[in-house]
Amino acid sequence: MRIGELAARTGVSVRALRYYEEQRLLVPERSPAGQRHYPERAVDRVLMIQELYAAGLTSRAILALLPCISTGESAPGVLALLAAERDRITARIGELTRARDRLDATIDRATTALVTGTPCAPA
Amino acid sequence: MRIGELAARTGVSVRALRYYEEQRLLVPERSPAGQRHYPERAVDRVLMIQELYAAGLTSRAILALLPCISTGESAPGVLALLAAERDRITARIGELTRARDRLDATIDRATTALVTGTPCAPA
DNA sequence: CTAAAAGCTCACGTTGACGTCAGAGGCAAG
DNA sequence: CTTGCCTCTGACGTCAACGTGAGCTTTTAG
Repeated sequence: MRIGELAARTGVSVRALRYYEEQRLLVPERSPAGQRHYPERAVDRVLMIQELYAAGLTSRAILALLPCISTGESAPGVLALLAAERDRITARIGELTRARDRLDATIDRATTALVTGTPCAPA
Repeated sequence: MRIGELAARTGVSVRALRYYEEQRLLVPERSPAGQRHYPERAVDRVLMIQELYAAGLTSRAILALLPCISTGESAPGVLALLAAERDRITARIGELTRARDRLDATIDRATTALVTGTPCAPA
């Protein structure tokens, strides 16, 4: 399929797909006239890339991990990379959870203040 | 205290502290010669700001939330903002958790592949 | 065959939270 | 007094993942 269809089917922009190619995350075939042609599996690959981006990985990290993820195989160094990224994500989840708990506490206090009629002077 | 000490005690850069002032997150007093002077409570405030940044909030959001958080009081609109940010964080945690689970599965498969001696051809 | 729609390649713009450098001034110690 | 560290104010640089527009070619629909 061509780039427009892939974009439509994955929900990412045409520009993003070209950017992925620039980063060598997704290198399509070319028609004689120079147009990009993607195989069906490109759809899943794009979705995977999006998920990894959403997890906060950089293009470089994704580039290192993609062959491993798509084939289920691994070079030793890549396995360590995978584990490192997973640990980073776990740590990040912890950060976010703590921040959310703090926000929750603040919301509770603020709600209580409202109910008890405590005045407020917003900045 | 002056800016250098606050930076050392909070672990953020001098540049970052000046940036916080630019964003009106932390506005210090000035000595007659123009040097910034921070009170003790600035330490906690900086740590709080860092935590909110780490949670993915923007300067604008933090600016809106800080008076509420530090005083425990709230304007009605701010309460909604707080809830919205909390929901954003919760959604983000979900994303990260899914991505991590996928990475875990990949790690398992890769480890198994290693153990069973499946060959690997990294890109 | 023609015109619209889709693709192509540069290449600069954007956003956020700072980093970094330049040049000048303040401040306690010897 | 001067040495040396800290601080000041601009103001430009950075990085990542694209957005956006120009100007041109390819493909498709009628």
